[in-house]
Amino acid sequence: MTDSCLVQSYDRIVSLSHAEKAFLHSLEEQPTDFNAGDVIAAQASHCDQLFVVSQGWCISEIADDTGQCQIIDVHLPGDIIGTREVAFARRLSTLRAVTPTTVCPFPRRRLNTMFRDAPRLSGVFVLIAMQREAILSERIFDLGRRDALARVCHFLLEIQERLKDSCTVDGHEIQLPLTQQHLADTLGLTSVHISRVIRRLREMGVVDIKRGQALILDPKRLRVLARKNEEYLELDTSWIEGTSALTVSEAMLDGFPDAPVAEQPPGE
Amino acid sequence: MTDSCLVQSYDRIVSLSHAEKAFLHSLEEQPTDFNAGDVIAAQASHCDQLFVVSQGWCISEIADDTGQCQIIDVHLPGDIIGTREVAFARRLSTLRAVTPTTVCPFPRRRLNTMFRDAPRLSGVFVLIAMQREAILSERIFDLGRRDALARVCHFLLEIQERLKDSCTVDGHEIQLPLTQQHLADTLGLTSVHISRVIRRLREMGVVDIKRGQALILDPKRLRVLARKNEEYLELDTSWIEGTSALTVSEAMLDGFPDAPVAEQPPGE
DNA sequence: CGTTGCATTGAGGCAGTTCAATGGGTGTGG
DNA sequence: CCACACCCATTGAACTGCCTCAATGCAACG
Repeated sequence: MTDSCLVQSYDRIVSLSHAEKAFLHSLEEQPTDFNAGDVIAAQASHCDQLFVVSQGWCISEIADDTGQCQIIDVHLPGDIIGTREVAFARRLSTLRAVTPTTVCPFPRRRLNTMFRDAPRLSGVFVLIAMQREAILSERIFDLGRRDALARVCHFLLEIQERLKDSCTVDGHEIQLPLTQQHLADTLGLTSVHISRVIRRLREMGVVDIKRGQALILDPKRLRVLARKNEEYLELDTSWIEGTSALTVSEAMLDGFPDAPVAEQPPGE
Repeated sequence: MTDSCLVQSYDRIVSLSHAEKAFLHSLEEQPTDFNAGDVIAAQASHCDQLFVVSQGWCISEIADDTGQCQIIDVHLPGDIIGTREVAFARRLSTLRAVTPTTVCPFPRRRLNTMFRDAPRLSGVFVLIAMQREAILSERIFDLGRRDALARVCHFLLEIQERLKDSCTVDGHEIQLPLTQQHLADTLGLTSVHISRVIRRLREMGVVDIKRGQALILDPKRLRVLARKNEEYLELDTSWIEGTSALTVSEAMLDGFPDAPVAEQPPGE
């Protein structure tokens, strides 16, 4: 069995033991497919589940009664989503597929297993959550203090960075299956204005943004326009420690007797 | 010893054992005082510490090279701050005291102790982190899709809610030690415009916002103006489980031999 | 009693919105 | 294979919410 995006992204942070991989794999046992545009989980609905994104792009969006829509977060393969909701009884946001998507739901109670038996995974889970919090913080800076041009540029760089973490990314080409409306709803603008900004960026010879992909023509200029001020954001995982000699207990895989333990190669 | 804000806020979520309280107390052993306006930890500086706020208000702000400033988060007593930074080598934001403040720094390595020995606290830690993520998400909706009037109203309601969790709050009076510049930097506006909005709210008889406190005159109207769409956000802590019969081990209090274990009353 | 920091108010400007029309690509059914 | 529908992107014109700049007020404090 090849490792999933989820396992890969955790493994990149701390080298995972056999048992830890088995636990993560056990979260991806219920793959479910959705079409582009489908609602995976609706705002205000009862939430007891988290999801692992196996394939495709999803978004979390918040809408109010006037129909105003704001995209809070874009989710790529390997992300665990719905974490924002674990604290609450009902969903704060709608989870929606942007492309054809495969997600794997799992009940939030399973996190207890992780907290109890896999302290190192708890650490990585928190670390990734905090990385996401940092991204949200940058988005807040964006919305509060950057103009439209900088927001678009900055968003492209963010996506490029994140794609590097989750999949392959060709140097100057960024896959971008979002419509201009999606971009507008993410960046707090209107699609009309997004269109004008994109035109300007094309005329300036900085990036060529099309539906489906963005072509970076002048990376250096793009960074300047984005007013990116967090170059120093290298991940620091050095402080995470814990027993890596975790054994696979029954308890750890409770409710998932078919967890792919047996299919794992013996060594690491 | 009376319980600190931190212990109280955790204890409200799950009823804490003796040992769990001892661990939380051990995070508050190095109280340090700051004056209003002091930088507690500077953006881009090396970060290996988290802080518990014991008294006073602090903010996290991000600035860029042009001097633009955006406040990401307001921190009240009982909050653990700096969590956003645990994933990184350098700080994303500046931590600054708004009022005279007492904070207690502790090294992030101590979190490993929690992950290893206190799974239930790990759960609550994550739960509180996700609650904070929900607040950031609401702020993103604010900045992206609400006008200045709604932002101010919404912010007041958020603070009122959070003060209820951390301290006492008189029904129609909210303590608010922020300047109009702080409000502007939080809500992505200018202080000039904040001043106009506040005047309008006063003339409308909705709230009277002064330096130091806000007086809510018409709570119902305030909610309408805030376009608050998350009434359903009750906390749900039911899924958190774990061994509450945790014992106090040496390891758990490592480096803090004087943890107030002995001072705790025996029973719960 | 001047200084300092914050709040208030006015006048003018602009980034981004709203409304509305047009174009272009893609899939579908006749 | 064409015709139609649909969705998305593009463009223009007029408008507006908020900003910028700048002056004034006002309270606290040494």
